[in-house]
Amino acid sequence: MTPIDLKLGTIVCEAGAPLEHAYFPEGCVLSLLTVLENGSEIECANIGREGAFGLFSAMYSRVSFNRCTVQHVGPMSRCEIEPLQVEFHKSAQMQDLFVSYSETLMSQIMQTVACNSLHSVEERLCRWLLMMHDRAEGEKLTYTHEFLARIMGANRSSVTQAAQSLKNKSIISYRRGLMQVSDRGKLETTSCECYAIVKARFDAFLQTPSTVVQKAKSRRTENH
Amino acid sequence: MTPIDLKLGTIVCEAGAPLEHAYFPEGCVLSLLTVLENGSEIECANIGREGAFGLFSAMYSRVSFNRCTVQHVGPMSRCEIEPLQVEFHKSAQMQDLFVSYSETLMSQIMQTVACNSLHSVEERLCRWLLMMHDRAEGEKLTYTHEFLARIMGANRSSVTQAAQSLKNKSIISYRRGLMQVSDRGKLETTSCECYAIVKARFDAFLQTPSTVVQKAKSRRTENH
DNA sequence: TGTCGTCTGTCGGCTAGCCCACAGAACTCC
DNA sequence: GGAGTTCTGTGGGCTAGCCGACAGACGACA
Repeated sequence: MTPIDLKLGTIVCEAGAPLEHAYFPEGCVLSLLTVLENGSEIECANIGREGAFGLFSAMYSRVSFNRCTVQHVGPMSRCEIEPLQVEFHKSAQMQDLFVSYSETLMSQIMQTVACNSLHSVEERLCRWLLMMHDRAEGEKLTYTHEFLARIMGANRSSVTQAAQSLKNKSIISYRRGLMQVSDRGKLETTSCECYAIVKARFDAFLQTPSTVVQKAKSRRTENH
Repeated sequence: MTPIDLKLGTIVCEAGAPLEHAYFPEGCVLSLLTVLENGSEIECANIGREGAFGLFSAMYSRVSFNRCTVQHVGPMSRCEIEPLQVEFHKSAQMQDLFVSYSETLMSQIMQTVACNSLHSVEERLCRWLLMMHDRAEGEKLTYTHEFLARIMGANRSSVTQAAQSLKNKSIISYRRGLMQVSDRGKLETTSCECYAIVKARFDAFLQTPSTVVQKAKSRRTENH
């Protein structure tokens, strides 16, 4: 594991580019984006200290189908994929962790499919701010409306309107390139359901890995 | 592996319900849906003979986060999850397959995030028809506009308009509850890019499993 | 302190798609 | 062949959000 320090907005891996490492955020937040032919991009999931980027992509195809960027600066390590792969094949615990993380990450992405299709820009902005508020741990969120619009797949002026609406309700405050949550409770009630659902699944994932591994072990011994 | 015969529209597993089996379509098509609080549902991915449902969900949490329904009738088998799990821990080949299938399925879902957010109903209808046309292998597609609207997260009258537009261009024909592709080529050019991208990834996945396993094997022996 | 680049506020026009409703057509079942 | 159900066609009203544009405000930098 080598520490790696990347700036805000850095492209960790471009869509379609080769990938030789897996990245483990330890305080930073990565963003997984789908890039379309016309150049627009849209966020599908983000990855904080609970997860990793490159586990799936790097393992066999050695290519990332999606762009991955740094969305919040913080400590992060990376590791070459070969040794990880060797460990993966040796360790039942890693296999179990891998499967349950796959499941959780996939459920986040599937929730995003529904959210982006069916919820309003204001609701989605709340959800996004909550996710980042959790992961940035009170630090300031240095994002422009332009940036938010890009990753939410929305129009910049729609984002400005949503932000104004939240500011008028005293839920957030912001100025040029900076947003701050002032009323976390109200932010949660104004957000769509998607935040709470995904949060609960990640909490469950984080609480249970050892249990999962235990259960898996005992199940294996029963079966032999 | 036990053959199982389910009718069109059957809910294989409800969102949040316990899951004791993995399902392997051998001609049928399953649909993975996210269900929201207000009852609306939206398709995130579909699974044909190339894949399986329940690999992730059943393996540890024993709960499916998403609804899974039968979207096209055909042969399918299922298998209890315990023996599958035991095999998974024993076989490096299964682990490799699992990882590369995870990656491919996840990329389908991530493409859908972008597609649903940024492409028109008509483009998305084309994409969906192409996917089903591939998997139903020439059989008739017995779907109502109402049904399509639900799973696409669109309005029924919007779907009707899109279908009319395609009919006027002689790309498809349809009547009450039945759709047929008349001009596959034009359907592909009228569709958004998402169909071709996802198709290419699944083709790559299907062509390479043995190669993948070989590479993985040789890499392991090198490392020991 | 002035300059300059970037970000936000706002406007107007516009369109896709939502929502509801109803009529007529098609199919099913008796 | 008739009755009843379900599906499609179509209408109108409406809204969210797109799109482009521009001015003013902010902040960085010299």
